[in-house]
Amino acid sequence: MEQRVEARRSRTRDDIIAAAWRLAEREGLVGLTLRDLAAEVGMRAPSLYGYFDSKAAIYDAMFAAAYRDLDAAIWAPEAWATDPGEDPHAWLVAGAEQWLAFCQASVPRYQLMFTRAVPGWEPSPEAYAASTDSFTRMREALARAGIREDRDVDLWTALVAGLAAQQIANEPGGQRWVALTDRAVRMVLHEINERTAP
Amino acid sequence: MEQRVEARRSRTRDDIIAAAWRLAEREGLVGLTLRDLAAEVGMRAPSLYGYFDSKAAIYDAMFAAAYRDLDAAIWAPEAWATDPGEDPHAWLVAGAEQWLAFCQASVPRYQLMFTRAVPGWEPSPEAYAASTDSFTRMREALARAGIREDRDVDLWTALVAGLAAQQIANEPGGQRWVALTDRAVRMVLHEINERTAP
DNA sequence: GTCTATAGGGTGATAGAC
DNA sequence: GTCTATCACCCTATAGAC
Repeated sequence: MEQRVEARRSRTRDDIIAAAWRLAEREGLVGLTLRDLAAEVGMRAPSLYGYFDSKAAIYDAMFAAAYRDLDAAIWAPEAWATDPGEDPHAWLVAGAEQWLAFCQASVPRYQLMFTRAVPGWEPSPEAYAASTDSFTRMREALARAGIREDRDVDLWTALVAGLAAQQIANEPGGQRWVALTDRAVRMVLHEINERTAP
Repeated sequence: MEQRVEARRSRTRDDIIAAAWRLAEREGLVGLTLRDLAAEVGMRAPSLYGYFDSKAAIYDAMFAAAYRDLDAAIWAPEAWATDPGEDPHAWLVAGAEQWLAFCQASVPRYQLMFTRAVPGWEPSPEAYAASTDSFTRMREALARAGIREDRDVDLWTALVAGLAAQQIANEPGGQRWVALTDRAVRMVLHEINERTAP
């Protein structure tokens, strides 16, 4: 019996987080209010406290859900038919494009995951662990493509994060910076190989 | 007589904007409130409306002041003794480091200038013009160092913006990404020259 | 579990006296 | 020009009835 209750409760929590993301898409990440959120799921604001301790806990759950979505989008099996060691360039371009598309698909989500856009909130240690896990998986994949050293990884993340930041800040929804992905990958791989080889 | 009045008014406006930046540094960019701001300059909130039409107008003035400060910091004559065409690498490294130092010196300022961190606000056309002017000056300098084509400039801005974004988001105040500047410049110049030369 | 009512704050902006 | 007083909202969170 208790399992059924817990399962139902968990489903309601998921509904609330899904509704929170719908609202954030419409009203902006910081435009999210508990009244609006409750209305979106057919409740009144105080009822949300039966599912989450605070608004910060809701942002935490949104954050964790976003990283689960990222992992699902990035590691979709059909995208990774190729072997990273065989053609690192093609493999890295595909990965970067997938990551950039994920960022562009939702600006509020990008803001919550990768910038400090919510005043007074930062992920709790538990929520932060979800992002660390995701990053670890990415590092392993980069290593298979030849990007292994800390400094090389930092250079890679700076470049891809820069493409996303410029694209979103200056031409949201466009392709001006995203279109540079192929060239950026070639550039980074050349730099890393030149430094490693001789 | 009217000139004196206007000059005094202009000085008070400058005082208010300077106070706004002090407050933003302490309370965060979106933590800025008109009550606090008025108190910081020894007024009550309604008196601010004698100098600015709205809170958005205050953000506009802060934005424009920040770009004036950027220009002053970047084009300080002592930093540009060298000729950009003679040693583009050294010249670009110096410029990027100066820009990164400016970003790191104030996170709220970085947020206002380069991200969309203030919900519901974006620079007015007049304020935006200040950023366009600054960008034009930067483009001219980049051209002298060999970065001329739109796509080359975009690649450059993405890389430097990415270093700043990663540094500020993941290790504010540190040097982990900033330390990659020299390498990043070498990498970009190689890519651009290879594409232009053969 | 969900509700109403409300505590206890906050906000930008305006009216009108001095 | 600056003030007090206030409008007209907004918010998160809790108490306690049902």
